[in-house]
Amino acid sequence: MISAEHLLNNAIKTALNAVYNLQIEEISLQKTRKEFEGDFTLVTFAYTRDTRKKPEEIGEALGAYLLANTPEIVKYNVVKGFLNISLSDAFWMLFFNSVRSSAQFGLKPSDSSGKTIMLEYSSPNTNKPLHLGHIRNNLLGASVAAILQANGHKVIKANLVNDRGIHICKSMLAWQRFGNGETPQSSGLKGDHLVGKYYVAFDKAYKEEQAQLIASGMSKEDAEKSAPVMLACQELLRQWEAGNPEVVQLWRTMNGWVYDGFGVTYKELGVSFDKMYYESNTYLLGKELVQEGLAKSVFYKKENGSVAIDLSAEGLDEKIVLRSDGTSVYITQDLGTAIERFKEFPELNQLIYTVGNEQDYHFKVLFSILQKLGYSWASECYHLSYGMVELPDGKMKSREGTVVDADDLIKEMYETAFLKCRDSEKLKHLNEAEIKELSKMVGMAALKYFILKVDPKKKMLFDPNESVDFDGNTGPFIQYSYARTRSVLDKAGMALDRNVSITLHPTEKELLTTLYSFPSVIEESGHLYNPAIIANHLYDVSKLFNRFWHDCPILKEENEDVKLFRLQLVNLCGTVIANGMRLLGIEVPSRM
RNA sequence: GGUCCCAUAGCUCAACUGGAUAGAGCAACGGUUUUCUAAACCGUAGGUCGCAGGUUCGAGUCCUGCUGGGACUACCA
Repeated sequence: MISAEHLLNNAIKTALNAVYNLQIEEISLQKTRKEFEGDFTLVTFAYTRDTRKKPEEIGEALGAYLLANTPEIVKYNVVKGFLNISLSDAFWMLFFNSVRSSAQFGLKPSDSSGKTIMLEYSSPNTNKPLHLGHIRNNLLGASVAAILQANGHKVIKANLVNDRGIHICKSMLAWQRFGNGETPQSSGLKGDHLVGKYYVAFDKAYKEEQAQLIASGMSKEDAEKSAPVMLACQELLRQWEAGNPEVVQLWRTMNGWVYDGFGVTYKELGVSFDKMYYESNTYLLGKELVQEGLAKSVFYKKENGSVAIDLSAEGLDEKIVLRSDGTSVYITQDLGTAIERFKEFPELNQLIYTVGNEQDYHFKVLFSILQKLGYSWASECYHLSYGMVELPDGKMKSREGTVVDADDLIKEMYETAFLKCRDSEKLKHLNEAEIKELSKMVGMAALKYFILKVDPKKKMLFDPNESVDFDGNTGPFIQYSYARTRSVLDKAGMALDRNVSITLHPTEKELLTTLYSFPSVIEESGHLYNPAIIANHLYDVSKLFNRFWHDCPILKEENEDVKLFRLQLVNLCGTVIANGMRLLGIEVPSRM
């Protein structure tokens, strides 16, 4: 069937032509605000210049023409420069009947018209456990991947693990010195937490040595450079790079602990990856590229032998891409891995990096260099930049211990949800295992929705002293709405596959028109890489559904057609909520 | 010093990308259950959209300046 927007677009174009002899390409329509009567609104201010008429006059003239010539339009009203147009219930019923039994409503199957997109997210360091900032990264990446798939694209979810470097050696060194052979098994600690403990231990020892050196008259800078543990740590990194078997073995063992730990957290968060990359394999990439760049005169050699690029024309600075000793810097390997990925997947159309906005500058530089090197796909690289999660007293800092640990937070969410489920009268008939399963679903929904409902670009605040809500604009509220849909449909126990056409109650109409826009909401959220748009829409749907529940009796309704329609409407609400929540990575329960 | 981001109700967030009287939730106060799930619904109260200009039919949204906060600006990763 033809969409409402398309129908109105054509009708309004024709009307403008007929009444004012105007040819307009783009008509901008918006949903009518709920204080006014109507479904869609045309802003007529835009045409005052061309027609030399007053906005009210244009509204009246267009409205009258549309009413006379478009059967689907049954009413209009003009308020100042706004022409509010109402479509017939018959039109809405036609739309409703065309989608009401589609379980895939709003989701596009992946087909040849879709792109192939690699989306990188998570990308943890293997020296400490995950915290709330990583949770935002993981939830955002997983959700955007699902949303892009729902828009018909093929998505390769990639995780580039930062598994080598000086920071990893810090944990290793501290474990060698203070560990006494401690393992996850012997300590009962989750692997990533055990390794994190030694990362902190290193920092403590390092700080103590610095303090001693400063006390003996050394400058702060020199103390940082010459503290024995730091020197030992750098030696450990050299040994690793030289392939010293003992060091490599320790590195393997400790990273293994961390992967086991991360695996547990990833599972709780419900995130997964199609492709794992490890920096230990990729950190040397990009060196040949430097030669290529020199040959193309994109890079230049400085007097001291280092290689750089001048980006001052783009408002960026000079950037070193190779040190004077011939070793690469971080951006060198980023350049290398990007190129490697397009080689590995020739069908790749787009490469998305889910990384915090503190690296905005880095990605500007990276993409700019790729562009200058002449890679045509450089313009298809995108930095999915998100804001930091802040605590009431500022940013989280691992070293200062001001972090909200991911595992602790998840556990806390489960516990809060468990108490709520256990105390609920409605859930008395469930056994312990069922309550636990439901608590996990609800607790995780509260956490995920809390994170994803905020525009990714914006920084967000988390107060550890205030628990995440379960009432109001929350994940559990939307889950509850879904459980209500299941409950009434189960009780009704009747077949829904008959088309009816009824006169709509205002609440039914509002709910129906909101459900109508679900597919375009998914498109928009995909276009903007923004799950919050879906989250907010699901909240609107749920809120309206609950008002409908209150205003419109379903099983008690005596008119069979109306009753059937209401059940079908409930069913479509359930579909929209379930499909939308899946895109946020949130499961929906059939009872709660 | 330079570049970029942010500032909306007591708190956490919206505002369909320039449209109508800036909306929700939490917290506060009041009401709704012999009727499909009260994790719900309805109501009251709460605003100089950081400040000052500008652009135009129209600005929370765009441009300039200012104030306040943050990030980045390594031959670190």
